[in-house]
Amino acid sequence: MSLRLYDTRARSVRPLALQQPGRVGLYVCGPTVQARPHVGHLRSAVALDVLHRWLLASGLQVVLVRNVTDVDDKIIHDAGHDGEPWWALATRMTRAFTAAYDSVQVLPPTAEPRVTGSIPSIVALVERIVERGHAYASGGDVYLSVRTVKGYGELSGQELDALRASTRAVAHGHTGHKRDPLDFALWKAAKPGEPSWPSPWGPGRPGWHIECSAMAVDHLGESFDLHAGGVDLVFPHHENELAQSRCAGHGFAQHWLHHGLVTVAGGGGEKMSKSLGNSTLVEDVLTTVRPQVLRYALGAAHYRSPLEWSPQAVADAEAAYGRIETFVRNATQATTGAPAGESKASWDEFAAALDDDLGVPQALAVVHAGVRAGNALLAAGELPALAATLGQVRRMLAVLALDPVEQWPAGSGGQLAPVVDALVAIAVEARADARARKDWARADAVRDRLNASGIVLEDTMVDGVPGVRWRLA
RNA sequence: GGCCGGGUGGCCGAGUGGCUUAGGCAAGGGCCUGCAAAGCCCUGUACGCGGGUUCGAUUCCCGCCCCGGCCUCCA
Repeated sequence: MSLRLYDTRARSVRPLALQQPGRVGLYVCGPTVQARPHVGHLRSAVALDVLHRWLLASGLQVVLVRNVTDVDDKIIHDAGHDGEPWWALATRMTRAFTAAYDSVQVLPPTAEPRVTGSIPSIVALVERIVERGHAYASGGDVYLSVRTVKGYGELSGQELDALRASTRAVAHGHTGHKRDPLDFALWKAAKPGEPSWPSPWGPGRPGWHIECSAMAVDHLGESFDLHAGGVDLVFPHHENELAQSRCAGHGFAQHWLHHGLVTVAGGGGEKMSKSLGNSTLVEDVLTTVRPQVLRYALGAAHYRSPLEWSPQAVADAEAAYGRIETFVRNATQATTGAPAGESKASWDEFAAALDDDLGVPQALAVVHAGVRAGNALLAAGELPALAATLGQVRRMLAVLALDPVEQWPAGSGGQLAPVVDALVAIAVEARADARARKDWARADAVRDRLNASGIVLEDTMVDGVPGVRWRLA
């Protein structure tokens, strides 16, 4: 295991240590299914999908758990407007998230537990924390006693007394009484009309953080390798998850990874967020942007960097990815049946870049270097070397889920391709005759007519031998 | 106010105590082409400001300015 990742708790890049050799347990904080996914949610999924795929490519067995928070204050609040029950809203939005993930080739998790399906585990975990003296019941609520937790704040670098000084740290809206304003709810008593489950403290539902502590341990064990999510979750969510899990006697996550957020161009760089009213929905983007280009746009930056979303960012991605697609298309056509020689693209450099805290930008630089070298080989007619280079470039692209051949095959019409090929060949012959007579007007007319039909002709010169290839515009 | 993270060439975006100082886009020049398309080559010498350490700092340290995240729901 040569992968090194930034660990939020250590505040440095350190090797990802595995509890069981060859197997990695990874927990990802999934969405609260309250509204349809926006670009920021998808950036999260894409960044972590690259991690997932790189772990797989490294030969590991990956157990990826990504939860769905399908009951919480906002879902309850937002549902009911059109008579839609909260659980119907949650189900509808869960499907919207799944569709968004699928649209950009995010691999599914190994398990996708829902809060509503994990209530017994959650209740048992809260009981355990109470028994161990770190939580107390009050008015049907159960609160974690933060002052009893050794090392509280070490994940996010917070100091208890500094938090206490903040006037905004005092939560509200609870029915019970907190002994300390910093204490947070593990279990919330149901108010009239709210969904609830029976518990030793009366009917209620889980507090915000407890579900992840329960579901992670359910699937990955009391101590597991890696926990990931957005930087906006570091405090209080992950800090509290860690605190309550320790109170239960669990080792919990050994490594914490947080990715940057999507910011909005023109918004002063502020993050994209539903509550800020500046979000761009995935489904809207996909009406004008190809999904593979969206994937490139969201995945090309380093995962810890903020990512500015703008029309320019999409255009940049289209240009950069288009260059890759052009190479793969041209090289694939040219090397059909060619023996493989020596690659000019370096898998080792690519792997080293990803091993170093998922250095996708450097890895893409290696891909682009391979594309440039490949294009030169294509022009020189060095087909064996080109075939090998193409193979390596595609192997790299596959890790990023950007291989134009396997992962993003050209849409419909696949069966028609040979037919079109034959028809275009007739036109190409006619144009070749005209060119032989130096009848440029006639030759250009043929090309223009094909162009009008959406077919672009490109003359080639491979090692002194002229040829013609075509593609759809 | 506190805690994190960041300010790199026209734009996006890596990285580094000095070495041939990523990559993409855009720009200029050249090559190839009847023209075009695609492609190849070359060019641009950047690291917020002020100190300090050092033979040498964009890279380390200190201060300052600016931006973002978190401290309230959030990927």
